Amino acid sequence: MTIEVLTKRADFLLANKGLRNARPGFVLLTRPNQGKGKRFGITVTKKVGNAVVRNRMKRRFRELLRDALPAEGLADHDHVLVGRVGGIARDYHRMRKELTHALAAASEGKGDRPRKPRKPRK
RNA sequence: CCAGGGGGCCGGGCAGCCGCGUCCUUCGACAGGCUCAGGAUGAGCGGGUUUGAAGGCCGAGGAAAGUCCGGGCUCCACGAAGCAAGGGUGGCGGGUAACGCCCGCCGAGUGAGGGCUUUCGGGCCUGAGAUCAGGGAAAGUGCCACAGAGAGUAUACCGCCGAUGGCCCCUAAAGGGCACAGGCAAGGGUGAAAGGGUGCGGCAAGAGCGCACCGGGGUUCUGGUAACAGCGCCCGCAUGGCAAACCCCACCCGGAGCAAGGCCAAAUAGGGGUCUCGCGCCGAGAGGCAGGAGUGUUUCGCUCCGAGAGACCCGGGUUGGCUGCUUGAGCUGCGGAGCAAUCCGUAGCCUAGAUGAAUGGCUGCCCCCGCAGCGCUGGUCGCAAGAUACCGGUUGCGGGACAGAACCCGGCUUACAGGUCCCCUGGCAUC
RNA sequence: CGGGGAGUGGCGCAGCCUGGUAGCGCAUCUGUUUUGGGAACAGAGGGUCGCAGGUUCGAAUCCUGUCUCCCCGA
Repeated sequence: MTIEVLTKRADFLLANKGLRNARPGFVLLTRPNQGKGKRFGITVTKKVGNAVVRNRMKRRFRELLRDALPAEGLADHDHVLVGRVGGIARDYHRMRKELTHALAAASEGKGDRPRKPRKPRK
């Protein structure tokens, strides 16, 4: 079974309305997607660092998801990892365990307080 | 060997497990297509925005960065040249596809260091290197605040003089005084800058007024492709600074950018407008007539057809794919020309093409650096306890920069741990 | 890829084109007034002009490089 990659901006915006599980290195967003299979996406903003730092973080996240999703991922859900500054130098194996716990929490329906929709500033 | 300065090159290596991307090979699956045969359907050809497996090759940088210049390439516009506007560049020569880049030379100020001298404040000479937006200021316009008498047609506040003329004193004459006329620009003072500098002469006092040297301007000749340099001669020489103020001179520049541009698929309207060309006949056109087809109640009537194509614009739809896309002012070696930048010849090589964007994740060993009441140990020092600036081994922990191709090149600029090589100047030691 | 704009006291802005004195409003502090506060009035303090070079006698201003932020077009 193949795992698809999210490419549309709209998918990311929808995932933002799902469950949030924050860890020191990342934020995991999960949301059911009406039977489209396991999908994942990665968001690393410019605030995290320059291009080298951002690319390296995305590669490490891909490696994490490649290892974790087949066994621990939620079926028919979109998974989005959002990079945080703490994830730059964090140990890989430690983040791997944190991802396991975050996925377990998400499968039980637990999550952090959902973020308020951002108001358009005048 | 050390110190200072300048420049070039490299910018971690090896291995294991798991993984990513392009391309190639092999074996498969599958949609649509064509041909043949045909009852369902089958066989063959050929093939891909589909897809699986195995194997193989290759896979970020010196700045890939900033996007500051110059090109290639593509489309658009346009007779050429020139002019105008706007922008850019600016010593000379060379290199280059081109440049605001590079090399060499010239000039300017600067100047590590060295030598000589000294009244120890300094003075003189030499001078590697780096730096320079380095055309024009007697083409013109403008500006130079404050201070100052005067700031660009120079000026006269303090000051100096007052020879000559004037007035006064004393007079035989000589002389003395005043600072009125007038002369001067040396000194003081202001300033960033005061209309060449130093010295001697000269003078009433002064002044390029005269002379010597330095500086400056002009010019003959010589050397050099040239910028320019040198020698001689002439001019006593008012004619600052700013052009990164306007400007003048010389030279250069059409515009947009790979989301350029081309092709395919899908999708909606089977849209509207303008213009051009065309149409069997008429008409600017709408349309009418001829003609054709169908039909019926058949000398006639009804319906339909009876010319479209191209360009641009508006509206609507699409946010998919292929191509451009990596062989190029290419890289490496050798030989040659040149002081050099660079060029020429020759042999070999093919060396990233992603697109929510590949080139990674984890680990071990080696290398370099730092830290460990000297951690342990051998030197070293100390009688010893011990000490540890220095040298060697070893253990543990930590660290190894700046930074990610996006059409492609040539530069510039900026960031950068560490390593390595070369050149220049000087010092010390040895031969 | 292309284009435009901004950076000046704590905050919001002038000054820049045409170079010599950095100014305005709000805020802060002090005083007067008031029983006290507010308001009003009078006065005071506070600025590396984003950073680094250069041109100039002199730079917030001119030139070059650089950093950060914002906006627009394809």
